Amino acid sequence: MNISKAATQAGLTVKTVRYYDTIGIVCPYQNPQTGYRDYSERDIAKLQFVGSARRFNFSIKECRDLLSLYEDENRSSETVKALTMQKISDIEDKLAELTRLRDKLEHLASTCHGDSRPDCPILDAFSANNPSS
Amino acid sequence: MNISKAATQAGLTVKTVRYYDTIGIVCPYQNPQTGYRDYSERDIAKLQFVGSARRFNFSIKECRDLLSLYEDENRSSETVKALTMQKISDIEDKLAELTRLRDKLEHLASTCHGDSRPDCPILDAFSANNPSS
DNA sequence: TTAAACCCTCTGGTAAGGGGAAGGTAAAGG
DNA sequence: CCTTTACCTTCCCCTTACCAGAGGGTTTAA
Repeated sequence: MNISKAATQAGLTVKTVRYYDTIGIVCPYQNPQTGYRDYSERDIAKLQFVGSARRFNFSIKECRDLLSLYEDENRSSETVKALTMQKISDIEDKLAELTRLRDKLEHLASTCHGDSRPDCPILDAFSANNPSS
Repeated sequence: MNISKAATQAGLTVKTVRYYDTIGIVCPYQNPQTGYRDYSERDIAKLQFVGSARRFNFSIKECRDLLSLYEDENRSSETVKALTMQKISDIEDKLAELTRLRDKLEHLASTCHGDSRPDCPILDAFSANNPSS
């Protein structure tokens, strides 16, 4: 299968699929005469797998780890679950951080009258001396 | 004031402060003999301002816009408020996306027994044919 | 046969700096 | 006054996960 069909099947762009080859994630057979890549069904499955994991916010490095587990017939599910639980924890940290951020900005916006007068509590807050505020 | 003291005052690293000079955010006087940067009180205030805005998740581009508003004595607060409301909206989109992601992963983790048996619903979900799932 | 629609590699770019090398300068101690 | 140490400078490469486009070869359909 050529690269554009492989990309379509996996829900990725051609550029991305080619990139995954260059970094050694999914390396298909490559015709030595034309240089064209030829993706097998197994390659497609791996592309879909990586695509899904990426959509679940796993990094390329983590995808690499997951992929080796995916390909290992003797793998245990505890490793995968641990990786997933860690990822959930990461996401929750990020959620908490973003929530705090939104609340601060909302507070600032609510105290800003938003008209044409020059004084503005938002800019005042940004220019406060204390970096932690 | 030398760059390391300026950085400390603003709660930034020296690398970051130097970077802000090279991209034209805060450009201090630079001694033509030694090449040493010399930060004025006004420069420090600008660094603190940009540092705060960055901590509020504003991009460098947005910081540039905010900074020109900050420096403009005749600015109106409506522009600043609009920028802030947009930023709040961006953050809320991100919150929703991350929440969906966490829920999906939690669902997967809850159905995974996490022992040494080789079958694993998480990997199964990642290898599903449907990229939208 | 030829033109469109593919494919390839290679270079350079993105955001926002971090790391470290090579070399000049300033401040403090003896 | 001299030396050591702590700073400062520029320069270049590294990071993540690709995207854009140039220049050129190949395949396919009319």
